[in-house]
Amino acid sequence: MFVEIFRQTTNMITQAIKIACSNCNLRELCMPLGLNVEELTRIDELVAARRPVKRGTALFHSGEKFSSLYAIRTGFFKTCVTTEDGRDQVTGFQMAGEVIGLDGIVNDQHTCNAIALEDAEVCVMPFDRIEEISREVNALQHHVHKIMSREIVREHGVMLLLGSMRAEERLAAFLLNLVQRLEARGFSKSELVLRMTREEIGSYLGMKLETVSRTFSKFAEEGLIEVRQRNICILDADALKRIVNPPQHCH
Amino acid sequence: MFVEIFRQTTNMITQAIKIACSNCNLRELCMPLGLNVEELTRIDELVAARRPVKRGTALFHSGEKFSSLYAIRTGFFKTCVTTEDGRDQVTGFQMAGEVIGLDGIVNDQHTCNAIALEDAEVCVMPFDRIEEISREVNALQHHVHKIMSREIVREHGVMLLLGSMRAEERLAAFLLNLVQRLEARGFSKSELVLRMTREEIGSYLGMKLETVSRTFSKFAEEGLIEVRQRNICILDADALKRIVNPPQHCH
DNA sequence: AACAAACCTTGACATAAATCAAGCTCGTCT
DNA sequence: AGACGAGCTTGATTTATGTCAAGGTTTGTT
Repeated sequence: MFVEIFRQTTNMITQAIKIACSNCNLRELCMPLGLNVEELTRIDELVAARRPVKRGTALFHSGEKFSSLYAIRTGFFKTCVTTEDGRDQVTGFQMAGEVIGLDGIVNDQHTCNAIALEDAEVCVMPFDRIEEISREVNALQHHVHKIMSREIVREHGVMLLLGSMRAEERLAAFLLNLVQRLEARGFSKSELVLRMTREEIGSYLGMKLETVSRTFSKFAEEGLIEVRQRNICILDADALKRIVNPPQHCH
Repeated sequence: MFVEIFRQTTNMITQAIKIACSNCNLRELCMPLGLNVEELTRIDELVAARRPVKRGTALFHSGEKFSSLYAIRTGFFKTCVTTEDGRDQVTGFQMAGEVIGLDGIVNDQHTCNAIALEDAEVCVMPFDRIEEISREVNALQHHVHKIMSREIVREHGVMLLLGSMRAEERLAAFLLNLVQRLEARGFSKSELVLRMTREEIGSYLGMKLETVSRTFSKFAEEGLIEVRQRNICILDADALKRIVNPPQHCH
C-alpha cells in the first residue's frame, strides 16, 4: 500500500517534471528566450502531453485532422508529400528542438506525412492553446511567427537548391546543413550518422538514389568526406562550401 | 481659401476611404471573414499607408530591415532569392490579394527581393501593429497563422514540382495554378497574360528559358494551348491536368 | 548460424534538358 | 520611318542525370 502510493507520487512528480518546458534542456531551441517566471508558468501549459513515436511510424498523416503542433524532444523525422499518382517528395528532415505540423493550420488538416526515422518522442502542443497563450505572452506570439517564417525561408533555400544546383552542389549543401544543425545541438561538426536512406536523401534533393550514392563516392574519392554506410565523416568542410558557392572569378 | 479647405477635406475623405480594409473589394482575399463592426474598425488600423511600386522596381530587397507585411492591391510581383555567386531563383509570383514579406519576420530582415512585374500598389501593414491587433482580434490572429501556413504548403507543392516532375509536368502545373488563381479573382479561366518573361518562368520552374519556350511550343502543337507572346489561351485544361497527374494504370 | 530483406554501390547505356548559336518579333526611342 | 534591344523561337549538339542491371554489405529474424 505504502509502496503503491509512493510509486504513484513519484510518477506524478516525474510527469510534472517531464512535461515542463521550463525544465527542458531543449527550451532554447523551441521556446522564446528571456521569459519571466509568470510567463514561464504559462508556457508550461502549452504541452498537453508527450507522445512516443516508434521508428517507421507516422506522427501524423496527410489528410488527418490538424489539432496540434509537435516539438521534437528526441529522435529524427522526415516529412513528405504524396501525389495522387504515387509520387513522393520528402519536404524536410527534422531533429530535436524543431517544430512540425505547421502545414496543417491553413486547412485544418495535415497536408504531409511526418514519419519517425528513429524512435522518437514529441511534445504535443494543442494549437488552440498556442493561440490562446500567444495572446497573453507577446514573446510566444512573436516566437510562433518566427518559427513559421523560418520554415518559409528554409523552403526558399530548398527551392534554390532544387531549381538551380547540380547534384554535387545539392549533396554538399545538404551535408553542410545537417552538420550545422547537429553542431548547434552539441554534436560533432565533422562526424554524423545519417538517419535516412539514400532514397530519402534523393527524394529531398530531387535526384535518384544511385546519383546520391555516386556523388558520395565521388566526394570520398576526392578526400572531402569518408563514407561508411550511414556514417559520414567530413574531412574538408571548406571544399564542400566551395562546391556549393563556387568562388567568383574576377574577370 | 475656401477652395483650399475643400481640397484638403476631400483629400482626407479620399484617404480615409482608400485606406479602409472595410471598404476594400479585396478584403475577402487578404482579411478574415465574419468580423463584427468593432473588429472591422480595429482591422482598418492595420494599413498604415498605400504604396505604389513602379514596374521593374523593388518593394523590398534582400537584406533590408523588415518592418511590414504588404498586401497587394493591384499589380503583379515576383519574389526571388540570390546567392553570393549570383545565381537567382524565383520563389514565387504574387497577385492582388496576396501578402508578401513573411520571409522577413524570422531575422528581422528580408531574405528575398520582391519586384513588381507591372505597376502595382500595396497596402503597408506594419508588423508590430499586426501583432498588436492580433492579440485582440482572434480572427486576425488565426488569419495570420493561416496565411503563413498556406505559404508553407504552397512551397511544399513547389518542392514536389521541382524535385520530382519533368519539364512538361512543371509547365502544365504552373499554367493551371496561374489560371486557377486568376479565376478566383474573376478573370477568365482560359485566357491569361503572362506578366513574366520565359526566363523568370524558367527560374521558378527550375528549367532554362529555351526549355520553357520549347515546351510552350509543344503544348501549342498538340492543341492544348494557344501561345502568342505572353498571351496564352488554354484550349484543353483537362489534358494539362492529365499531364500533371497521369491517370493510374489498373494492373 | 543461416537466411532473407533492405539497403547500397557500381557499371553500361539511354535520355531529358542544357548549351550554343542563329534568326525572328515586337515594342520603343530617335 | 528606321534602328535598336529585349525577349522569344528553333535547330544542332553536348552533358548531367536517369534507368536498368548485377552484385555486395549490413542488419535483423528464425
